[in-house]
Amino acid sequence: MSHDVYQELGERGLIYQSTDADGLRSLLQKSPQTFYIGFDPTADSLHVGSLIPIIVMMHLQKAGHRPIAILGGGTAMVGDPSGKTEMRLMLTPAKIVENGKGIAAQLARFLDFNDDKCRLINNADWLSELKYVDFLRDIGRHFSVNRMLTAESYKQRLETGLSFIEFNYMLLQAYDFHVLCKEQNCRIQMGGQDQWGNIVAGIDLIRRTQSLDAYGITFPLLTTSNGEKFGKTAGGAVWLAAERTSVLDFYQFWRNCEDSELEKLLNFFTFLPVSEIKYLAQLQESGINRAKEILAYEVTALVHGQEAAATAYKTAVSRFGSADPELKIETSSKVRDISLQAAEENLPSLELDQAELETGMTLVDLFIKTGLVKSKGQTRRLIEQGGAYLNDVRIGKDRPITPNDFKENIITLRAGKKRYFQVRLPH
RNA sequence: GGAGAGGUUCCCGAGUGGUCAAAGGGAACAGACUGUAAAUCUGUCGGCAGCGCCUUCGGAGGUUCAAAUCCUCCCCUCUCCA
Repeated sequence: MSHDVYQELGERGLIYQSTDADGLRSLLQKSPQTFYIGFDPTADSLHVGSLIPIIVMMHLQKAGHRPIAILGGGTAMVGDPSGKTEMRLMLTPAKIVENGKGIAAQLARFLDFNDDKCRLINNADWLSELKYVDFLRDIGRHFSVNRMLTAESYKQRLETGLSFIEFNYMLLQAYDFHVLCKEQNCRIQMGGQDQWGNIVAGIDLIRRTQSLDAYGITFPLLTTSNGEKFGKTAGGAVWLAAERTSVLDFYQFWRNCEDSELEKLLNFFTFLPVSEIKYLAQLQESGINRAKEILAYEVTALVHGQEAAATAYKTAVSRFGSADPELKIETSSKVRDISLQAAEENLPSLELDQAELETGMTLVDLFIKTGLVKSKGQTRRLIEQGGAYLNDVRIGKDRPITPNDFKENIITLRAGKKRYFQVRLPH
């Protein structure tokens, strides 16, 4: 294996911690390895927070390794206390299965599942059949409570309270690793920074039960510059499913990233060469905005496909202008090939039927219908504060919608500077 | 099981009979400034046909002209003891 993936992941800043770095590196160089990452089936779609694990899987799969995605169907019923200050809600088994399906479909867009090159496994397969006494005897005896209590994830929770069910989470995750090692010859586990304790516990367990060396890598935690959770915007989390977060909103999320985050985000979320990213990240003024366009295009293309990304890009450029109209900035990104000549608009939209219009719908009603705002009060506030626009004209006060408001059967609504929505009439 | 503390609007957190839709901070939203950034400043921030009504302070009852605030029961969390 010629390509040194470990090195590349490191250069991109994707490795926060790793066990036996040298050993792991040479292992990945020597032969194809099977590795796994767990995904929580807490929602039926993944959001941008899960993108890092996915991208790491992609990097490794490209390098010839075999990813296993573990759906935490069994562990989701227990609840991982890591990184949380409160006990989380438990999900019903049915809901977990349903969520798992949605996640599986999404993963298939990023990873090649053909010829067993990647697998998706639900840990409920083995966890739900565990016998308590057997488990305690075979697995539980390898864990020292004293040691567990020193784990950061538990330490925190000891302040506020930790239930026994959550306390067991570490054992279950360690057991996952143990099973995968045994049955799939999987020697490497990866996960978020907060998973370190759980991963290390698995490595220890494997050493004790199978006398094998296993390895772990954690990814850095993504936060905004003020330390908040990454991937939240006005509408809540930024999802990978287009039904939950429109492609344009998704694009805009990246386009509006903070300057200070740009280099990190390019490294994490795009496959552009590290050297190119260095160049892009040091650009100033409009250059930095071009770099953000590239970031937004690349990530959107990765998640929603090139065509949808190109459309989002064109829509954004037609609304806000291009940061580099003359294409002075060099990039290997395909965004360079997109012609802006035929810039078309493709805003999130919905169709309104004639009958509805005739019921005497007002602007406020329409804004709510688009989901741009949540309540009438909020809409009124928006209007009062001058943030509401109809066909790019600021609205002074609420009034009924008339057929004249439609231009070629289309009304363009806008909330604030950046959030657009189109309402169409059927023809 | 015993003793104590506590559960407040998205989060943290004040409020202990009317002046409470509920201080303050954070987040969020809008505006100004900018580069569709950050920082800063200003405004908003339960719902509604807008100074009036409705819903909200763990849950259910009760006292009172009036309750987040008092009483009863219940649920949950934490701390200490057993």
